[in-house]
Amino acid sequence: MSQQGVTPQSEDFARWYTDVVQKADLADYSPVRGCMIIKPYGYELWEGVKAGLDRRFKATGHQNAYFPLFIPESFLKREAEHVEGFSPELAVVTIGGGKELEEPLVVRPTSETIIGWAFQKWIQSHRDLPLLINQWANVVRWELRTRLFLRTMEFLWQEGHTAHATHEEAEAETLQMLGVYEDFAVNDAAIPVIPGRKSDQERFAGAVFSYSIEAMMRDRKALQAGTSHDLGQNFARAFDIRYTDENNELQYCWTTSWGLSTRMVGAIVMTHGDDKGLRLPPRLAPIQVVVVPIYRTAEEQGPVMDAVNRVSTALREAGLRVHVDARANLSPGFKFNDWEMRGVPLRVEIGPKDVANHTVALARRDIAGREGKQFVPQAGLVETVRALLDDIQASLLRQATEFRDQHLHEVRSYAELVEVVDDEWALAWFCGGAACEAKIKDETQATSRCFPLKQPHPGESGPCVVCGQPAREMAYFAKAY
RNA sequence: CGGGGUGUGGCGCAGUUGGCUAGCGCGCUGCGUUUGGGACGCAGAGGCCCGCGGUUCAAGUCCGCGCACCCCGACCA
Repeated sequence: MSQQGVTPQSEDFARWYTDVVQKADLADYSPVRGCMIIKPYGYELWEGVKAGLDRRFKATGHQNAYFPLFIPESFLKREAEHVEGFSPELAVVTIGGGKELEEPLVVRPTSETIIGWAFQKWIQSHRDLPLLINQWANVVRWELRTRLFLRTMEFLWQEGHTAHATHEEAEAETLQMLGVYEDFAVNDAAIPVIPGRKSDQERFAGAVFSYSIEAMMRDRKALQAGTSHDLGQNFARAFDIRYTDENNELQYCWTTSWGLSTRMVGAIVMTHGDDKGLRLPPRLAPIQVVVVPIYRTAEEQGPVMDAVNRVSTALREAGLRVHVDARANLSPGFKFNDWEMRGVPLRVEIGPKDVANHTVALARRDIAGREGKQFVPQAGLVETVRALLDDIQASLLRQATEFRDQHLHEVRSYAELVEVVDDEWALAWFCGGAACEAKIKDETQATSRCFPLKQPHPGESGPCVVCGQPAREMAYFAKAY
């Protein structure tokens, strides 16, 4: 009978994900392989992400700008490691206006080079620093295996690019923005993340140090949800970004870049979702409260709709995002399931009994079944709903944190690591060497996720879990998206 | 790029040893009855059976060649 549900997570997590993304109307496939259409409901979720980040970027002194989609091919080649990293996944325009171009144009896979070129023009003196720029844009990377939101050939993101007078300032910026991502993920998206430094193998092409926030999905795989890079002077030297210091001497700038993409939408889906579908954190949910009217007869309809309108207006005026589901041809039961699948945090039901009793029924999405349902007075509903939404936000973060902590294990031997990493995350002493990392990857498919900034045993050291050489830091290992 | 699979109304599928007007479920349209956890009746609409070429009295079905997509192994926010 019920063919409208999604494949249960326990049965097939990958299918659950594609089911829920499509059935909840977040996104659709496109006629171009590997690209996606972001539907209004999915785009509103992304707009929530944008708003939360943009506010934080402005608060830390950054300004938005826009740089071109097309980048001269030669720009990419100026930074050796950068080209090498990106050339396999570039889309290149060779014909324009029916004529072969003198120099091919690369469709940006990221904008360090073209922004570096602009920075070189804009910066002359230490008085021009720091230069703190962000852009919201689409980028293209030619991917073979794609999945909606997680990896598509074209995706939306923001990329911050900054230039500083000293390495200390650039480092501080890199870590500050990692902190901004962490704050957003934890407080707005209710996703507990681990901020850390990437190993050399996992570093961004052209960076000195890369940092990331790592999140655990419900299938226990890791997802890099945002990255921040200390670019040293690599791009400053490649693009001649120099300034005159207080002593009238020419110095190369120190630059950073940091990005977070529509992948975050996938992270939200896979962190909170359950067998019934999405569960969206109230701060980001496009619809925070859905109101479902219930009535039998035309006589009941009038009073019920009056109450529905009164309640929904009051909630809207309180600044909440409210939707009234007045679809006449569908039963309430269908609507309950439909909105649960779409992840709306709180449902208000209003029927004849509620009209008579001056109550409404409230059902919270984070607690399944009858336990999540309660009848409350219409008087003071705005406050009740506000408090509940806060509680749901906190509850989702708590559930996700508990889930993650259950599946994190500190390991002392390679054998233990191999066993843990098959299905969970391992924390181990790690020298960071390429050979050690390659061995783990070959034998387990897991990679190092990061050296957490908050080390579990600060000041101590231990033998690398692979080679046994002394290691000063521990790293997380897991299979990753 | 190597191995496996699938192409039939919007979606999911069936279609016998080739045979008559190509079916089923969901969805869609109209009307009526319904509505507190996935309602029902009646009447409708919707198909170049992936493409091309063959075999045959006859092809969704058999043969050949393409094309597309999906799943699994090397790189990536």
